[in-house]
Amino acid sequence: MKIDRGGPAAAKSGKRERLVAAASRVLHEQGVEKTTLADIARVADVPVGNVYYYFKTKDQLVEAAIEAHAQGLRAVTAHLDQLPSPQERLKALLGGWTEQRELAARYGCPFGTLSSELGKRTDGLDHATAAVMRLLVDWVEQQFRTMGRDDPHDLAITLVATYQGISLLTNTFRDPELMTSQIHRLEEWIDSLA
Amino acid sequence: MKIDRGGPAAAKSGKRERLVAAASRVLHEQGVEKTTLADIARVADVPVGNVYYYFKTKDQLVEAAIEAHAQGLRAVTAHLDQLPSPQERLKALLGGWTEQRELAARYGCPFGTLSSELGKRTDGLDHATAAVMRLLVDWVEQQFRTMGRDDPHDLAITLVATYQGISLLTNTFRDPELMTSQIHRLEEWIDSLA
DNA sequence: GTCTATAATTAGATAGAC
DNA sequence: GTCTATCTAATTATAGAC
Repeated sequence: MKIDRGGPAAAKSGKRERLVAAASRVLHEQGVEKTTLADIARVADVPVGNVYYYFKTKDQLVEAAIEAHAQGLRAVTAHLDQLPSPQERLKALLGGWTEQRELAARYGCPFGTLSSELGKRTDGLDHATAAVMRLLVDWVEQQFRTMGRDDPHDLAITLVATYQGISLLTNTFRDPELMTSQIHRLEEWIDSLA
Repeated sequence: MKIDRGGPAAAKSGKRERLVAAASRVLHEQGVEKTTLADIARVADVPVGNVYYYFKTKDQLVEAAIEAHAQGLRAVTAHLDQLPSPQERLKALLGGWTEQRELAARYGCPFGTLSSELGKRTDGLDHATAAVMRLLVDWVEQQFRTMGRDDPHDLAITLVATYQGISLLTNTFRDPELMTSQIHRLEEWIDSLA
């Protein structure tokens, strides 16, 4: 059964999907405000003015990119849930972040920088990013709860905040090894909690 | 002796200073790309087109705001250096961040969000923010070195990254108490290192 | 030396052609 | 249903008035 994503007559051409994928990438590389619809349309190989056939406003395209992040996150956690122990699940999550360290060094965390920029707003997109961040924190919290900790929420905030902060410094100093060494500290911290 | 800040004939009117102060505030509240020169000029109470008398480009005004952050940071650390022990100095730094939690909840860390946005660039402003972040990391590192730790750099990165990450989550979730509770964890961590 | 009117560009958005 | 030519508004920047 085909999912209707609200776009006019969900075409087979896949242009809507290309636009969302392009938006996700370009918004990460350039930031929301710096990015123009022309930038996204070029990467998606869609005529500029044509974008408005699929999205009524630029913000709706940004919102679709945020929802794509949510979907990607759900896919990742569903995959990690196959692992036998919460410690292994958390470490696998950290391992994925370490693998992305070169991207983080160049452009920061794909979702964190988006959240940083949209966090200044009060127009709904700020809530949309918060909802995705909540997905991540809730999943991590569940792992700590399964480990028998009585302060799973605090621990989850600590883990996610640490990753976000490391991403910022890794990007600011253009040094991917900061991610490697600090994630390593997080791994040892997880072991110390077990 | 008067400091010449490079502006044309450093006027007594104080407009340049007002522009830099307004830029620092508005860039924090709105972000760099979203902010127009008109926004800054309005807050500084300076005619819009007049801005170009003091700064050749928008980027030069942003750079002046970054330098203002550097000056502010130097003033803060000089003040903290009056305290007798490195532990007290670090905790006083954390205390200052806790006091700013409402501002962080609304707009994020004044310098971190700037760094996040400029970190995507490669035009010099990215290096300017990195230099200011380096000032902070170096000062923190010196405190851990004075405490006799053999891994002062890693510890400094951990502390600054944790604060930056907490700031992001505090802003994303609009919850100042996240700052309070996580800074408390950092204080206990500092005690555990002594 | 100080400031303002205005140019040049580019953005997001739409009416309407195919 | 799909797409393009074009509009309006807003932005950075400058030429030149005071």
